[in-house]
Amino acid sequence: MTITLNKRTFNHMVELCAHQIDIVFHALSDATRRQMLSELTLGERTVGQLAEPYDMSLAAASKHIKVLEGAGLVRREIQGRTHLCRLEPGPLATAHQWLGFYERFWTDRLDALERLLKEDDARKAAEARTQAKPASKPGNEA
Amino acid sequence: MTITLNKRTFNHMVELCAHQIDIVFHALSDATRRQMLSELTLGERTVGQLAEPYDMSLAAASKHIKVLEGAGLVRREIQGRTHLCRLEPGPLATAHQWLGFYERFWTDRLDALERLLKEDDARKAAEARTQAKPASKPGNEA
DNA sequence: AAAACACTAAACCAATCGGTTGACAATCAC
DNA sequence: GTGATTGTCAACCGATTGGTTTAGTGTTTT
Repeated sequence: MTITLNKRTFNHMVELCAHQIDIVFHALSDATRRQMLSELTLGERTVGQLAEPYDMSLAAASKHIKVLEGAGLVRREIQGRTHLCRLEPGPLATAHQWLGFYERFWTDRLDALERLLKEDDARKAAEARTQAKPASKPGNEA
Repeated sequence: MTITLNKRTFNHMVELCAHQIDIVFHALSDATRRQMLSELTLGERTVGQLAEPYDMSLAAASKHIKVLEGAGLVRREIQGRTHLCRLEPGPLATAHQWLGFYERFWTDRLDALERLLKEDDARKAAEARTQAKPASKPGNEA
């Protein structure tokens, strides 16, 4: 079961040639572009609308959009003189899956943390008990 | 219990200012570095061990590792003259969560696809039926 | 003490990145 | 047609990236 999932993820890792994952992660590594994506979450936007919030030239914003398009994260539909952009979530799903491969590591880590905290609680409780009734049950210590 | 865990992760997302997400995604945007991470999945590795598979100078690989370290994805423990590296999955969890925000978009997309396929099947089944018994139920066509 | 080892630091290089400006192309509105 | 609007393209700029090489630091081995 989990083996199948891992294989699937592994295949994704291999099949989608690494270079395209490079491109997707690189597209996501810029805050402006991530904000644009989140704006596209709310619906289609023209290039001008996407560019408007930013203190940069339209040409610069247009380049950002082209990067997103190149990563397959955005599709553009030209309507007359305006270009309508929409979110294309496929590559995001791929990246999410890629990261999902590492999920067991952080969950393991959190599990370990939880275990430590529990042990710590138990130790402190035991300490409190020995403080209250000293030398009553000298078994589990150290 | 689980609420505590989520808050912790959520704090990560908020506390980690966008610039740090920039850094994490940038670190992930290079195939060499991603391979190094996957190698660290199998256990601790020295810098030399991590560098060995690649056709580049040790100094170049060392720089890659420093990028991973800067992103918080790797922690280094200096033992004598060797540096032991281990995977630090926290930032990966953050990135995974960040992408998870967009999950509904690709699942919606897949749902829509599934619906279309189902409709298509139904249409084809109907076609087959009208082929077998022509002019039997001339209701739902076009 | 000397030599080998594991690794970083620094200087350098070509390529890319994110931004600019100015010119251009296409469309809409009058 | 004229003029505004929407957007790209091309050239340029400084900063960063990924790589190199050479030198240097500290540790282990002998």
